[in-house]
Amino acid sequence: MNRLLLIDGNSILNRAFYGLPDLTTSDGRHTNAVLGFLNIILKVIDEENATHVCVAFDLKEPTFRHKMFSEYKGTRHPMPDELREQVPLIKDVLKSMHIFTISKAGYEADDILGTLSRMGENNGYDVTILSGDRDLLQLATDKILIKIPKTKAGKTEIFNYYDKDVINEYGVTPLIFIDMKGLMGDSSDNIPGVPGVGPKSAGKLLLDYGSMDGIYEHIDELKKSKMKDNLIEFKEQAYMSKELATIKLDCELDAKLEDMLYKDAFNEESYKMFSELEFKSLLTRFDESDKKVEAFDFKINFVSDKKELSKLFDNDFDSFGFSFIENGSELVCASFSFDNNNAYIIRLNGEIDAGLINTHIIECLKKNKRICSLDIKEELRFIELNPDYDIFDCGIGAYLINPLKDEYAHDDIAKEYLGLTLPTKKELIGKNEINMFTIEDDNIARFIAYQSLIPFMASDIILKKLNAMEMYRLYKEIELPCTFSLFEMEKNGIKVDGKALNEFGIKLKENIDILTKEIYELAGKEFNINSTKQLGEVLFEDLGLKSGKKTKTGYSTSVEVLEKIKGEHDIIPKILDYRQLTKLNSTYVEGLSVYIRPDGRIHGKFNQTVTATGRISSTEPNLQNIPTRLPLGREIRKVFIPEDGFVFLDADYSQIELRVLAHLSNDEALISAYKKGTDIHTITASEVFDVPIDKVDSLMRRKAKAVNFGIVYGISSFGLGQDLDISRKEAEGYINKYFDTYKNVKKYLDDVVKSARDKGYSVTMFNRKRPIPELKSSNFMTRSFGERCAMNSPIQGTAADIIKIAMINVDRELKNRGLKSKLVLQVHDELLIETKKEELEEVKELLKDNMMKAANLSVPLIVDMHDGESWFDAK
DNA sequence: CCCGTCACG
DNA sequence: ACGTACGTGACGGGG
Repeated sequence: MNRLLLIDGNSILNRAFYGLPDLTTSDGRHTNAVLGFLNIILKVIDEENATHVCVAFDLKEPTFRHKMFSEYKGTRHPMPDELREQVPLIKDVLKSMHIFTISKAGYEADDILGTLSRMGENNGYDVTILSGDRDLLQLATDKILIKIPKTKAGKTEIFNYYDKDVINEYGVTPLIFIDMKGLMGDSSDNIPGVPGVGPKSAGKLLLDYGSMDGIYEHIDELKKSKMKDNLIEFKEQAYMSKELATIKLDCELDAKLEDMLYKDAFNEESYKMFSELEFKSLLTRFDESDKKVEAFDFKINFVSDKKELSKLFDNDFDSFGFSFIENGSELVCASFSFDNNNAYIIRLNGEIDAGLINTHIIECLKKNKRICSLDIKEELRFIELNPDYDIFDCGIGAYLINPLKDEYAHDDIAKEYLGLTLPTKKELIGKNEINMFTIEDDNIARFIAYQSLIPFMASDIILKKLNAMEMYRLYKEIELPCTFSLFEMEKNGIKVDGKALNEFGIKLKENIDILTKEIYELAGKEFNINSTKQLGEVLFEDLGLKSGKKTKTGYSTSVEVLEKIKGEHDIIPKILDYRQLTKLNSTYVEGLSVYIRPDGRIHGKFNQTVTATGRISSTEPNLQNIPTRLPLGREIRKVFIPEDGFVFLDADYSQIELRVLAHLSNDEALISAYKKGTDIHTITASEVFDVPIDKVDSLMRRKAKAVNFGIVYGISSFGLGQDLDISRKEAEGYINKYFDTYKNVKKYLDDVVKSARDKGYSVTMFNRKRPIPELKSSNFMTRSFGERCAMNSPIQGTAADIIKIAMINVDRELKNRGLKSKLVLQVHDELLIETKKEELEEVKELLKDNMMKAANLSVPLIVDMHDGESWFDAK
């Protein structure tokens, strides 16, 4: 059975473009519409099990409709450049997939589809038409299926229409659609209708008289009205519009259905295409045989005795690739590469252990050879190194060059810096296990080999680029030592009082139970309070409360919305309490307890290659978002405790970002404000509201504080207005007053945006860069986002650089002095040290000192410091 | 797997 | 008209 799928190319491409967020290849080509297009059509091809596929495109040339009616538009809104450049691209992609495409001068894609649909039907094919345009519904019959994708809340759902479905939804047959459009017109195509006839009256007329012809046959029966007069006066126009709206079924096409055979879409050519466009998700659809692109040859050598191992290091080399391979936390083998043609997999057995491997490595490093790894922090678990050796971490190097990537695994690095498309870890390993017995399996051995071969091959290229971008110093002096400090914190972990955590959980659960019952009582029924959908229905339908308009998939039930109707119903404050308690219980009690290891400590991960700005991120669990703002949540910090004989010492920077701004902008007013040491928000309030310092009240200060935050975020009057719940106009007034006071801040922000636009990236004080492709977007929203990034990134990024420096120096100092105190946490502007009681005074001094002089700014860097018997007490 | 919500700086 | 503050991560719900 032949099943023909006809696709409205331009309309699907449009849908995909507007439905998906911006996406670019590393070299800046926009690809979101193409990827979205492919995802939609592949889904439908699978769904329909299509045997034949054809994509029709419009041409720029005028069509018969333009000849009929000179003002006919037919094309949608002017195409943004980001979309325009994707039109030829999708055609190339489809060609590589051997998918038939067609255009015909004088006709629109619709007409081609209409004609082909009849051709298919006449030849006994099942026909399906895929389009984003509802005008196509007129083609639906009991045999011809129209599929319309709808992107709702970022997800694409596809709706199916046979003629009966059209009737179900619209109450009229597909053909009447055309009459409808004739009567109503269509502003997007510039098709004129009958004045005064909208969807309501058109629907009614057609219901009464069946068709446009029917209406005019019975035109005399209509009650005298302006509409009747218009119908008569614009009769000719109505018929013309109907004709314009009618999709042709008889275009002269020389296409043959056989040419549309869907076959071999996933081939070597399309594999190459998808690789170049970085469509990773699609690459999984290919067979191994298609992937022979740019394969590079190398030999995998297994080493299992000491002599052989030793011999590897006899050769002459400057650098080597290396990786330990583990399973869980168990070491399985090691991978070495010394040239592009060989990888060595070292078995760990009675003869060779980690110690022996480490001896060889250290010996190399002492001879000034460079070790290249994809992720040095992982290697540190099995070998003790220090940042003075020549260590190159390709992941971090690639992150510094472009911090916006999701991953820096072997395949990502190979693609970006070696132009090689390699199978991913998932593709090679899948659900298999790496152990002593499987390391010789083809794919597993390949994976292991890549872990040293790729860093070996890529490190020179990455280093060269790092140097060209003037970031080697940043790498060597900040990032590399930072890795060691992060590793330290991961290894140290933080002690947690599991019993106290559990008891806190029990207390929470008791209160949650009480609240649950009270909420059910007030709602008059039981429902899942955690479900925003159900909660929305209860609040805004059952109880008839005023819904805050914010929605995408339903009613918003966020704090903002609930706070506004707090007084309207007793259930609201209970829900707010319930939310607070369940959050604490699920994320912080249940969530944290599973991470407590047998040593009584939580060893979270600190990630160095995640954020766009240079900050560290924390996962498994996230130890950087432990509650502090609300008193109840803050209680959680009581379970984070130091080891016996130790205390916690916590230090955080006071307003580091605003101080960085003062320095970077060199604004005299802001600098002198900080030099005077008076409260910055009060000073700002005094200036913005034109009152003496001692007349600033708490509301003014709160507003000024919000303005200061806003400046750091890349101010917008909308955002500030939102935050303070004031009008945009009023917010704008504050901003203007702010810039009046701090003139150089204004100039600085303008300058960084301009510079980022010229260079394509923003820069921190220590030369960390962040690409901002959004600045070139033609979309207002996207571009504005880029501008805010350009303002915020240097500030947030410089602050991140500074605390990294502080952390490195503190860590180094603790070690140099042989102290027992150790770093346990970094929370963006805060360091937490588990301090040996006898060392407290000494550590206090070195901590504060190193934090204050981490950077030499034109304003002082103030550090607040506390010690205590728990994290709660040390804040 | 995505969304809404909410925790942090 | 558009419809947002910057940077993160984890959880529960729901398709």
